[in-house]
Amino acid sequence: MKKQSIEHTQLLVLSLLASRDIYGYEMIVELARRSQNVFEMKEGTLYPVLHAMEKAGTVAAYEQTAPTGRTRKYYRLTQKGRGCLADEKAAWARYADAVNAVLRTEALS
Amino acid sequence: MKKQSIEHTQLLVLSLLASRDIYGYEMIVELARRSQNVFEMKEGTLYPVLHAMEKAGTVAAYEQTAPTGRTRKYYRLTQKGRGCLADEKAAWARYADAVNAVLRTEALS
DNA sequence: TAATATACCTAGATAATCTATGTAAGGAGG
DNA sequence: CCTCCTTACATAGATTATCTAGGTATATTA
Repeated sequence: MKKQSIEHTQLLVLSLLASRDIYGYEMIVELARRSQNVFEMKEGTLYPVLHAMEKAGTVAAYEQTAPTGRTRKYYRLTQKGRGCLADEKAAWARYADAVNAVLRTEALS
Repeated sequence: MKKQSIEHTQLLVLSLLASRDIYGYEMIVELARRSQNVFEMKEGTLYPVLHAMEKAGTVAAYEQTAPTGRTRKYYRLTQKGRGCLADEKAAWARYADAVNAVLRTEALS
């Protein structure tokens, strides 16, 4: 039973919400689509993270009834969330650059 | 007290060992240097990982006395380790591409 | 009417990393 | 000589993130 390891859940969620308001279940589908199925986020991962982010004030939730008649819980990015997204994007870039720097030097020497 | 989050410890270790045999403490110094201090791996993280990798057969250890007189435990990459490195590099590329794909679409729409 | 997809949720297990600590030897400075 | 800092190894226990595995409920399809 190997772990899937998404790791940057919050960054990904904030990034999705930068485009438009979406609901939890849709995030899972969207992440899979945009990543060509590299990300298969589990509900057990996402929902607790969303609740924590709402509590932290980076996202805000509101309910809305879909044309199908089902109720969905949409999330939108707050101002604080926008700042957080910028920070996390920078941190990701820093981290990815660092990994690549180590991988590159491997080729030499 | 925030966690530092290195996350790809094993990939980084294997990558360092692709250049030459080094010892644990040196890995920490090297990772910091090559990553410009983005990585500050803790001994409590590294040593257990090294022992697990040795047990898994991706690295092999041997002791050697340094010119200073101190004994160091060097690690070298095994054949299996080389395969593992290739796999993990591919997985990292896949993962990084997926994150970047999600971040990119954020800019549009 | 049974199965599948949608849509939310949580408790507990697992895994990765960190904190904190310990041992021990060498070098530098007072 | 004594103290402190650096080097170099190591482990136990805490913390955190993610997953597994369940649960509820409605709508659609076979």
